[in-house]
Amino acid sequence: MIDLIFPDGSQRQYEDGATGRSVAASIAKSLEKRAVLIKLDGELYDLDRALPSGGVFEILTRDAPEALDTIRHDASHVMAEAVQELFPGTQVTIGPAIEDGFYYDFARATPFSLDDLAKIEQRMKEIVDRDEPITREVWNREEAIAHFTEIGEAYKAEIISDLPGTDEITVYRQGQWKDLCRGPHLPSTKHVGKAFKLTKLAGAYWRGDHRNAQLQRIYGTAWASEADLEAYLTRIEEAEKRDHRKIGRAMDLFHLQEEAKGMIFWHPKGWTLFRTVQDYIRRRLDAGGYQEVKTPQIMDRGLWDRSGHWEKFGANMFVCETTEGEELAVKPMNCPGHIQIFNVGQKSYRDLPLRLAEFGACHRYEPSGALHGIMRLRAFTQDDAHIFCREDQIEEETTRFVRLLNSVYSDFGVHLDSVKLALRPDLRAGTDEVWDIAEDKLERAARQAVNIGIERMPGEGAFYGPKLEFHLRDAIGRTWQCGTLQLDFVLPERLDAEYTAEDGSKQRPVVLHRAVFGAVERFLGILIENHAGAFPLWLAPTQVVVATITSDADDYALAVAQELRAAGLRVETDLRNEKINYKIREHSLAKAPVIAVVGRREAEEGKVALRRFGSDGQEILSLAQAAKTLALEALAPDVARSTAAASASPREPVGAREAG
RNA sequence: GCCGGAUUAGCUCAGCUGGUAGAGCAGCGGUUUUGUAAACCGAAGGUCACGGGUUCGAGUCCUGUAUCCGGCACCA
Repeated sequence: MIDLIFPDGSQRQYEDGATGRSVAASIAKSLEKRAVLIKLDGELYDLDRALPSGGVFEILTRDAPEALDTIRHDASHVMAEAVQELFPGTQVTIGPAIEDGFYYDFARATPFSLDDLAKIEQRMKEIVDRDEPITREVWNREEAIAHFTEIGEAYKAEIISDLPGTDEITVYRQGQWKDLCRGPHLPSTKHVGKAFKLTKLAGAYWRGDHRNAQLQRIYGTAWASEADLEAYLTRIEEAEKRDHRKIGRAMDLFHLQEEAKGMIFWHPKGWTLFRTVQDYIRRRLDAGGYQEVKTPQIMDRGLWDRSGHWEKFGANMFVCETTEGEELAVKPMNCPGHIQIFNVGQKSYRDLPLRLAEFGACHRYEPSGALHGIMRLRAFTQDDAHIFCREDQIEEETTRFVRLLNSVYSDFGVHLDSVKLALRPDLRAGTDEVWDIAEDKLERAARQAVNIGIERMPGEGAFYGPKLEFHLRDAIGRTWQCGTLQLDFVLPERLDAEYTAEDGSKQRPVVLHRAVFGAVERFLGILIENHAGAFPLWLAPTQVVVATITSDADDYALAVAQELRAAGLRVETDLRNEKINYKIREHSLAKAPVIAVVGRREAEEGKVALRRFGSDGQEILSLAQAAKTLALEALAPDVARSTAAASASPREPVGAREAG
């Protein structure tokens, strides 16, 4: 007998061999009809599978949130069945549920075309209508390998061979079709429903390795209801309007062109935004004990040889030869330059931690397919810094950095999507012993400072050390690594950095490579998408537009603009011979934070009528009052904090909270 | 780099099965002096990404190249 505890707390006993279906039937016939899965002690099981034990038990219907992943997983199987019916000879490989949908990777000599998707979708709907029962079978390993090999499913046979010997080999039958799969699945294909849509085609390498065969991946989205599907499609459509490439053009921030692939032409407004962000982080670094430096853009190959970059990274570097036969490389990163500065003169343990910062213009020859708007470029600016410290300072420096990063992100109104810890890669410098220490220190420090879970990523680290990655999300949900902190025991060794310890001995410092934005450009891309171009006042390239109602007010408008500029605001005037409605509409669409309307009345009374973005009211203020109010509102958050702290209680030290 | 798609006016897009290009907005010229999300009129604007081919004839079909977009790989 097994004991089941139901969601209402009640408990009942069932015979051994009871299934989710039989339990559901014992409660109500209608429940049995609607049941698609069961949850036992947090695990999902097929409805018709004998319950392995008692426990906390729940019957799931199709609309249960937990069922959604299974609907998506089943949709991928239905798609695979449809593909194999329509395109005989196509091999199946894997097809999981993913965020918002699913995919399946197929092996096939000729790639699919977009036209095929409609046919496949049609056939999927027929398979749903056929209501094919989905049943689970446990197979013998050797027989399974032999079977899949015989029917020409080499990939499936390979997957089975690689499964740990302790794993059961389960095959799910779906009508005439079958697939090796761990499950669980819905009882039959009708439960998948028709709220799905095939969305895109892509090549994908078998097991994610570019040395392997390229498979044909078909992506789809699937939902519990038609309404959810519609909502999703609308959401995506809306998100695409926030694309930084669209907004960048519409707001005249920047452009890219063929002659400089992966490099940005910043227009005046975009560059203003860039500078505002740069000025902000510069203040934070100054306050945080960093010293800014500037190192050469192009350096001799010899240095890159010694640093190891020529060997490990050479293929991605822009190089040039001089007429005198020197071989030079444009810097892909700033670290070797900073170590040169560290190496000049003698350093003492008293100098540590030494934090050298640089807005480093880096160039990397990225593969053409990797370029993406201003998120992935060949020329970009890192808000880079290298912290030279002792091993026993690593944890504190890491904690300080993460606090700074959290504070900066919150000032910009962006939210961390995830924090990852990239661990030792196969190709690496340094002994295992050194890596053990490095990984351990980083993880411990990060755990202290980060309030979300840290994802461990084996094999993803840099060749010289483990790496903490701070990821942010763009408009359509892709995540981008922005902030990073990387431990490096290797480069100081290779470039011979040392300091004199207390006992007079020469010691190697540890280097922490760190960046809050990662690349300023990428961070701006995220910022544009997160705000949909409607920047807060302190960031907006144009903060105030002074718009006239009639030409009578032109002179006054110019005076207003001048006064606001004198108060430190970025101001434009609109004296065009257009109706005020037209001007309001245009500047609202351009997301100007403040429109200052002036007509004859304002000119006579020395006032301005302020209209804020997102509101249709107006606020009539004297010009002096408006300048004062807006200037105060336009302060960067860090400046606003120190201003407030200075004028508040003297007991609270200035900037104490954000000094980290 | 790999797979799939796209590329037509400054921008957003139309152009059916081949018959030498069309709209809206913007820009320009004029009229209008306007009170909080689009005043009116007019003229202009294109080597249909680029190169080759098929055809009497190519924006449309074939082919090569480039860039961009969606993925994959890469991101030290």
